[in-house]
Amino acid sequence: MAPNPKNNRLLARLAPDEFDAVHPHLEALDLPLRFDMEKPSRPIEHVYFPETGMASVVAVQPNDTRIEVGLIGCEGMSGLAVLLGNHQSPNSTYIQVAGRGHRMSADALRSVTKKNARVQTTMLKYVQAFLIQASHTAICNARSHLDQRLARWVLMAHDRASSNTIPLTHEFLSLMLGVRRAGVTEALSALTARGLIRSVRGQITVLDRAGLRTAAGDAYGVPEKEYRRLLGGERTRQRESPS
Amino acid sequence: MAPNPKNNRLLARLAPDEFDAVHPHLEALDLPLRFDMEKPSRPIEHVYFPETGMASVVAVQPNDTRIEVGLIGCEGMSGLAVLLGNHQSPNSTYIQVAGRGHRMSADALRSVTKKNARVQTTMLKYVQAFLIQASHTAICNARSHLDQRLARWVLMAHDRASSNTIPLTHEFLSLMLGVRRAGVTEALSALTARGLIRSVRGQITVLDRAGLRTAAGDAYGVPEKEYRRLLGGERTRQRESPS
DNA sequence: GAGGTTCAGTACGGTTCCGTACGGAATCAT
DNA sequence: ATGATTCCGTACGGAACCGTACTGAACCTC
Repeated sequence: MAPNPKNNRLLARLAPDEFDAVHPHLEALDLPLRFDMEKPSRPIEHVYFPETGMASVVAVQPNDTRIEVGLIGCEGMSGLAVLLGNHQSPNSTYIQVAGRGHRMSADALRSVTKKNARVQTTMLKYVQAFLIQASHTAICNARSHLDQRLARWVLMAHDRASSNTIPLTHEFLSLMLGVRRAGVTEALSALTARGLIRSVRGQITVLDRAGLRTAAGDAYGVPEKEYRRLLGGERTRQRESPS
Repeated sequence: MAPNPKNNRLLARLAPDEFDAVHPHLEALDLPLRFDMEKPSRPIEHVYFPETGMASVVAVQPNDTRIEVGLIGCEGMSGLAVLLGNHQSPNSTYIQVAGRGHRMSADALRSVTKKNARVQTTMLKYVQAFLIQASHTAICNARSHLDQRLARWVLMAHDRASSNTIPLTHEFLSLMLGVRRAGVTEALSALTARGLIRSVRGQITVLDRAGLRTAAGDAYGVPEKEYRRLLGGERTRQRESPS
């Protein structure tokens, strides 16, 4: 499949004239693993619109403790701080699952949103969706058990993935969730035992999405519903069988 | 002290002409305990600018599990969803410490920000600050122990309080932090034993703020620093963002 | 295909916090 | 005052998860 900005759902949602205002500034590029979209408290040079793959937004404490607060894939964009009139953020944003996408310089985004309020409106709605995502990360971290949080994360990744199999190590997941690597292994084994996923070295395959939703319970769903309400009726992809 | 919108730091930060655009729409009012500023997934009728007291922004799961993701006092405002082009949010916002403030209808805010981009710019910076606050709530919930989280919360409340004594029950705190009420009692006792606070029925008094900061460790500080960077200091018009 | 490296499974004692619950103190309503 | 209510201190067994660490399996490099 050739690169196409409209594979990003946020860009696809722009009206034709809005898209035309944005399009000239877009540059297609690969998004390799661990690529830094934003470094904490450094000027943001570009904002990114993934087509495939996904990026984590990670909160960082001074002592270098880290945790994921949000996940960005083809449904969103990085660089929210730019939309909010700033040049940087204390959060870190980088690629967790390699893919492809488009980028745009922060300056270009500023000038486009300044001239075209509707572009800004659409993107600010995504900010709202992202804020809810972060809010529910907070509630899950406080109140959900590891297996629920893990099920939530797999579902969120699955929503943004192009296949049922997602390349991920337990180590990565443990950093995202802020738990022990060994804890992830145990929780994944439990999900595997229930037939919901298959897990081999460096890869997780979703076998039973409905079962995962049950496993996640109320940890999953609210941000996703809010995204649909704000940015369109596309249903979350559902695939019948594993690859 | 008479009601004065400029006791709200966000309003105080507006330039004279911006303030004049906002001022006619402001209505002074008391903010009693448990007053609902926003009900989850209901139209937002007003946005609120506290002068004293504070409000919690609370994420809610379908099963009614709740947790605080942000705290709003004289430094901020409620109704961020309106700024982001929406009419509602799945989060709940209500008064935790009674006080006073001003409000403005959501429609008036929409029309003012539409006409006056600089008002919007200032308020969007607060959105950024709030997003960082929510992000760090997420990281604390995952990685900090109860006493650190509690120390953080007391510091955040102290930042927004008009006195060293804050009216709060352990029950309220346990809901905010998503832990047992008894756990709050124990953690507060520990802070008391260290001489950092005094705690009597329904009230917490800060005795040693520096000690609290030490107790909170890296759980406290990043959002506050970001707020200062974005909106802090004196009301000198420093030019920021876009060209 | 030998050797190094990354990754996953497992184990075990230790800590934090939960669920629950009891009782007493402070406050409120009548 | 008196009783009802709210709030706080404390207790105890148990669950979830941590820190640490050892081992083998999968993969990569040359």
